[in-house]
Amino acid sequence: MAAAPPPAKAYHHGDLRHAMLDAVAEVVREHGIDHVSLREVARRVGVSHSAAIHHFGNKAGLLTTFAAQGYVDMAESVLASISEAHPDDGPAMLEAAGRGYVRFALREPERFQAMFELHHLKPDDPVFTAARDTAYSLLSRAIGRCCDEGYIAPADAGTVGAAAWSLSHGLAGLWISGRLGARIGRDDPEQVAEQVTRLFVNSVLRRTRQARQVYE
Amino acid sequence: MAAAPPPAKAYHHGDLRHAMLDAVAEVVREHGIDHVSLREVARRVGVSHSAAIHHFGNKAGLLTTFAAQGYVDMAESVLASISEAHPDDGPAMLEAAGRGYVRFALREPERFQAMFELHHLKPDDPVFTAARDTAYSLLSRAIGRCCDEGYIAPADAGTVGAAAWSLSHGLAGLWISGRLGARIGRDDPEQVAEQVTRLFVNSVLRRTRQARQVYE
DNA sequence: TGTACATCAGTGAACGCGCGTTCACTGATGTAC
DNA sequence: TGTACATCAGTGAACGCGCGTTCACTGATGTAC
Repeated sequence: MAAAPPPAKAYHHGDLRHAMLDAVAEVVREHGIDHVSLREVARRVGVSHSAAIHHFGNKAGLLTTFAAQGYVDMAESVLASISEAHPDDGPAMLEAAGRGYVRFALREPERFQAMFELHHLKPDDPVFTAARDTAYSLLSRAIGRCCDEGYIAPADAGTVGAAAWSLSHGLAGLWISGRLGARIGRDDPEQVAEQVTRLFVNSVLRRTRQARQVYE
Repeated sequence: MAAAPPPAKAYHHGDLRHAMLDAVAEVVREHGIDHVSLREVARRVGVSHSAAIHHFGNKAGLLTTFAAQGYVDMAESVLASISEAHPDDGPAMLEAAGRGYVRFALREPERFQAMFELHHLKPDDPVFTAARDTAYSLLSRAIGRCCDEGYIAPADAGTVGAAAWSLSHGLAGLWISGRLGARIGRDDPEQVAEQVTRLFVNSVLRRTRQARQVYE
């Protein structure tokens, strides 16, 4: 049942659904989301375009499924990054989450962008929203732990969370669009991400802790 | 010569170029950049689509001009924001720049996104790159001043600059995509931007200054 | 003041293209008896 | 072990659409003399 090539020229492909999603990723990687079409995807898999409609209903269905898969993968990347770090330290978790987020975005830049372009998606698709929620919950958990450990005053949790997410999201987006690397003369995005993330976590969390100690 | 409606049904429009760029903005605002077409733009201005080609060469020319104008407007917004704040204080400049950046993005969200989608642009168009450079120079100047005033150790300038830009860019992008507001239960993006920006500037700059004082 | 001419602004028909969706269909598979 | 039948997977032709680009064109404007 793996996404292996089909057994010769069987009428039934075996796992056309997965094969098509892989083809979407391929098109997106090569030419951007705008060039994804039911016909192009079917062509790559070697199947009639009606087959794509049979599996996904219509184009929006195909893209929504693709985006949902992206969130699952993103959550995986973030989780892996957190696991590698010390998992019992709030700030370390937050830092690791940021690294995992950016790492995912850099690994599959076009997919990352596609996930945030709602034009062509069905935004209420339950699989899609569930995948999104899972990814977000990881950030929440890290922020929550920082609060528990006294690094963030509860009143600041929203602001810090928004800032942390924005920082990683913006870094990823800018790097992908080619803007940032050229400007700052760097070509090692992972390390830039690490430096930026550490700067943020060290500065913001430490300071907030000081503030909290002062106020209590 | 203003972008006013043409004098009745004259054969010569008067300022077709500007009228078309306005129409692009309109389409982008209503339906996203993907729906911009030479024909749709011409239709809105009430002119044949060949006229658009006459003025911009081809579709990429039209979109590139549109994006360049976006950078000019963005620089204006950032500059205005800086002027309102105390212009002689590095951290205040940086904070104001962030606010201006986000404010522009929120005022014209679709245009903002279009500016960072290179698919359909001519990336080496001189007007385009010049407009981009101007916008970027404002961030550089703010960072430079912070260095001069001792808020940022020169070695950290790159990291802090990348972080500041990422923060504003990410906040804008997330808010536009509708992700952030719903998550943190806010609907006042300007104030969120202000809080996030202030948190960043206060935390990062103050801390770096301390570090610098320790090391010197 | 008039005339000739170059230049600029905009027209409209034609082209070929790839697209999403629909529809009636056929081939393969599994299950009930 | 065989047969009937429902269901699932995929086909292929047809549709109407909007698109970007090309081309030869006409109408308006300005400038030189």
